[in-house]
Amino acid sequence: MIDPVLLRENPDLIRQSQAARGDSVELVDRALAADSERRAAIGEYDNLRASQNVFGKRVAAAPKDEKKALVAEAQSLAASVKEANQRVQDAELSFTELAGAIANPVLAGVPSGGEENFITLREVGERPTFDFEPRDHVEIGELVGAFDLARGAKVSGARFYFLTGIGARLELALMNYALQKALDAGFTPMITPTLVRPEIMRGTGFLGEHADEIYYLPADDLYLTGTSEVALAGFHSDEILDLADGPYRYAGWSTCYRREAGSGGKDTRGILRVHQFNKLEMFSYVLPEEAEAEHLRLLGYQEELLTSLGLNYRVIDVAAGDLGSSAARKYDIEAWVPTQGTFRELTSTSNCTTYQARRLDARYRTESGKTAPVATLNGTLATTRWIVALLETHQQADGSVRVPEVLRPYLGGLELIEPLNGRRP
RNA sequence: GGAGAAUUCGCCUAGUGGCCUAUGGCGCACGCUUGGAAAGCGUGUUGAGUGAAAGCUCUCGGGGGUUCGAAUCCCCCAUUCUCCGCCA
Repeated sequence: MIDPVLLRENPDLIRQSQAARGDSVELVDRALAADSERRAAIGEYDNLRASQNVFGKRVAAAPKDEKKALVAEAQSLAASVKEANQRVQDAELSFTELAGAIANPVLAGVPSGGEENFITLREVGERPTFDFEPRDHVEIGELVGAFDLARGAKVSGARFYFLTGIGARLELALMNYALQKALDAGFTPMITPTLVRPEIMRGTGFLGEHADEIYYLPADDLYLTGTSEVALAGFHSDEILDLADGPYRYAGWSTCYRREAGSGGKDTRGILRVHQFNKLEMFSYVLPEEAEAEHLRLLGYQEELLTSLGLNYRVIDVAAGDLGSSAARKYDIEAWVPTQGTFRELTSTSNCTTYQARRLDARYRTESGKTAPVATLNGTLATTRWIVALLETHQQADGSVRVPEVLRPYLGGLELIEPLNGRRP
């Protein structure tokens, strides 16, 4: 939810943001109109209700023989209070609908336009070169027995897979390595629920345009989360947080579920785009004025991890039209995938400013003693997909894969992942 | 799955249709007192909407209903606890 005061006082800022995103600008004017209707309705209701309260006291104090007449009079007042209340509710609803459809105003400097209009901030590391024809991650995975795609499809359908043997170990190593980094940086580790109530899913902003990306269990009225961001954002919903001792920083470990409804036919090979994967996600609750610094901090942790794993990547400032509705700015880190000759997203970090917190009602106390929404930020710290870049980047001519040094302690000192040559995984 | 009990301000608690515009205590904050502290005394202490402000309105787990009037009566839902059943 956008800040209604900002909407009232600086609608142009929101119009510009809507235009940069390619969203409706006219929506801003409809929301403004709904806001003034809403306030007028509240004023009327408050006045009527005040006279009803006064009247109630007269009835209570009146002698018995006058009571009957007064009650009769009060009945018509009660009816108009009820009507006015209905008008308030209708007006609130239409305002919430219109204002709720307006996305978070993008921050200054975010590039306008769609997916292809991103700005590359930097490229880090060397692109791997090979004196042999590199294999793609699926071939390597088969050679070393890291995953079983055919049986994944047999058991669960397209875009499902088993991580097997070294693949399972590699994922756990990656996740544990990232978790250690998170602990060193002062994050509180969390293992989060992956089924959440509708109001939490709605509060995080995932039930808007991308609702068809989400698995829903009608028998229980619960949603399967596509990231632990959802549960971590809900964690402090309806609370007043004490941020005096610094931000709340969580690292949430969870399985993630995505329907990939709009991506039919895209990335069908391998484990790049799947319905289920694991992810360690950073989530911060900070003071609004600290949000941009926190965003760079999260991005910094992501870069440290990818650099230490020896991956070549670029950092992009995602264009306005490609941001989710909650994000005011988003940086993606994309790793070079040699056999695709292109960069693929490995991490994403979003600054949701106060937009998400306002929906979820996560507040802090300002110096004046008032409450105000906090800012929330999130970012990937490790995920199954990284295996793709690791296998392809560190592969060797014989099909073996060098293990980055930082991961070795999490794999019992293993330095080289070798082809099975017919052995079982 | 079945039965019962509960949910009031940070915590505990009073409350059985109008004097609830919600009691009292603890804690917390500020002040008085003191050489300083403790104790004591006093004041304040849910959150939100609206308004330029004074103020007004809403808020007793959430939603709906009955009533001129609901913390209080009725219905639905959520959560917690206890017991029974089933299962790991």
